Amino acid sequence: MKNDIFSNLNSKQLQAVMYTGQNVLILAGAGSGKTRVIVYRIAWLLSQGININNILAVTFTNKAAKEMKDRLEKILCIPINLMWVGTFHNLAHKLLRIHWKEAELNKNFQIIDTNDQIKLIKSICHDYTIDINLWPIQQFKNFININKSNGVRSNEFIPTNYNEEILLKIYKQYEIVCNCNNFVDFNELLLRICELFKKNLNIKQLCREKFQYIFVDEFQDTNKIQYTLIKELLGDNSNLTIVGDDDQSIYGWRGANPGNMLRLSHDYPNIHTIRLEQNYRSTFNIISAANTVINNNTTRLGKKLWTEKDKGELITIYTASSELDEAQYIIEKIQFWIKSGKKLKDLAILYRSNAQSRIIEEQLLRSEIPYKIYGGLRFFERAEIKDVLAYIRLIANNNDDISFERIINIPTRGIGEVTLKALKNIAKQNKCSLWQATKITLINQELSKRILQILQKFVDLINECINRINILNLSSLISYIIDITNLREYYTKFDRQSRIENIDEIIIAAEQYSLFVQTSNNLSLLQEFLSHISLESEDASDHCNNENYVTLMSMHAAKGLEFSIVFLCGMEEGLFPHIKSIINFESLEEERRLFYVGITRAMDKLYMLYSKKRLVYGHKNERQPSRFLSEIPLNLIFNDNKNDIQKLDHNDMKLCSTKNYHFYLGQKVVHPYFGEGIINKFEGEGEYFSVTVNFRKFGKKSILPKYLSNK
DNA sequence: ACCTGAAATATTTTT
DNA sequence: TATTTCAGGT
Repeated sequence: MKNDIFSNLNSKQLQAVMYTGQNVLILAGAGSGKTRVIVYRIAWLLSQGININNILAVTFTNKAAKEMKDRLEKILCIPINLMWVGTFHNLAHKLLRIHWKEAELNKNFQIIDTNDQIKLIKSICHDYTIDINLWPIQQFKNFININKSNGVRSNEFIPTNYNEEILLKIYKQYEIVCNCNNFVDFNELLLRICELFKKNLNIKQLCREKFQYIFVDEFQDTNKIQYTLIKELLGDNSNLTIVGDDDQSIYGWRGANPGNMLRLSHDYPNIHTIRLEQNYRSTFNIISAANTVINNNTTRLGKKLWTEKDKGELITIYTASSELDEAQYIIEKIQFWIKSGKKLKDLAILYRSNAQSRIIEEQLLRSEIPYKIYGGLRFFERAEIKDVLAYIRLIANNNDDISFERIINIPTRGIGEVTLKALKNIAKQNKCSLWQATKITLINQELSKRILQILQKFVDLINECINRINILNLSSLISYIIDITNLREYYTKFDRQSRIENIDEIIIAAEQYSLFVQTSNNLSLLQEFLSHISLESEDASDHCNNENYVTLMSMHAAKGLEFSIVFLCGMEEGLFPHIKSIINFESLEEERRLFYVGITRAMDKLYMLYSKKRLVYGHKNERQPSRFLSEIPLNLIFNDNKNDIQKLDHNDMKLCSTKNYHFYLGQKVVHPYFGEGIINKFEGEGEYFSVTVNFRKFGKKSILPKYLSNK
């Protein structure tokens, strides 16, 4: 570490970095060097002789954690993989893996994701004959999650009406089922560890001694249980550094409470507050827009960004005629900026909801602009991936009923509803898992010969896999499972090539994972791999082998990042602010904060787009511009109307028809082997006629039209 | 038990 | 529109 690394900090930042008191709260506006302060403060502590093992840094997203690690590594020039940097869930998980016994968990507990959770609740509702039409599953899920994130167990909740009685009944049963099956959901990770700290003072003391210096980034996003967790970790001699920005609190819907920042000053009166208000990221115009907009919120701690930068460009607002026009305008501008010397990496396209990415993606593909989409349909949430994982989970933990149910008939082996019901009954009678129920059935010979044979084969298959856990390495084991189960053939039936590719990607993911992680034995590696997948759903759908690409992501996902040029699209009433957030004032203010986050991602140039018409559930809708747009002062805006009138859908799409085929440029087509793609070019004539297609997974290929079908 | 096509349904953000 | 569930036929 160089001695002069601190010389490029401003006085406020320096104050925060070198603060010597016990606790410090850094109120840091967007672009004021938040992460930078954390990273430098850690570096400074190390330079003061603090041991790296005594530092804990908590973030909210995996991306933020990775970013912090990278930056630390860069300025410290030492490997920091031993340091505790990670998300809250990550921290809780690591601790629970160490102290599983004391936390009253089974050694190989499984983390379940939201989809599993919903499935579980669904099956419980089914058992209690609850009418799903009257009681949407979502309601139960929210009830359970909100309570857990408030630290409230089912036996602590006191219902005040019939509605709550029903909700509670399911919550209670959900807890029982999770315990029986060895399941731990996301909130459970945090709740468990808090409870562990409360009842086991030894472990708490151990952790307090280890984590003497605690950093929490994005503190405005903490919920009650996370707040409690931090509080539990703080001993008399602990040092706490909190960084946050109440104006960027955008996770209220999952229980985040920006009030925690105020509460902190109340709970720790000696905490010193430092405000970072100088923005280094954006031009004056962008900062002005952001300040004016956020000023319309009533609940704020109060903070005003300023910058020394020039006015810069005006904010361009473009009124599109359709979502296609919107996408094409973006393409046009991207091409313009590339010609003017910008890199694709300087550009980001941000939206309110992930569904908006589809049409933009198609146009990017068509224009051969490399891009990377973050979020959305996560790799490990895809059905075929979950099928494979279910096999792995069942092998690691025979009593995993969710996985059992998922794959007992995948590939179809003749086990239907009736047999499954019979197995469930036996499991109920014997208070055991479906796997054990199957074995009991086989001993008692209770079902028809044919079914028994199928079940025997299934049990043998799983046992074969179990036997190989210690013989094969992780990726070979997974590959073995895929082979022995015939999953590849099964998915071929759905003529979706992408599914098979995805399956093969798990093998690669496992291979890479085992390179990085060392464990005592194969089973624990397997379990760690499964946990890793649940907690860090990295996007493997990387359509781009290029280092340089345009970034597409939701505004939520973009928090903490910055780009030279930013496109905010779909700035329409109902979409942003989202229709579900308009109803009440708190959620509307949260939408405005999200809008503020979106604006402040841009360093140099900001585009905002909305469309006068948009396809909503298959119907063309007239749209109104977002109310937030009108909150931006007019003198900061340039209205780009040049294409407004003459531009029509498909305006520049050349058609190409022969007597057998009918294609247009930009058309979405499917190839039996290469999967989905976009028509890029036509070549030749008559029998030599061919079509160049840019495939999502395989890039550009020249294809005979007879192999292409419409999506 | 499985397949098929029709009908219903749901559309936010993430660990 | 895209996905999931449902009902009825094989």
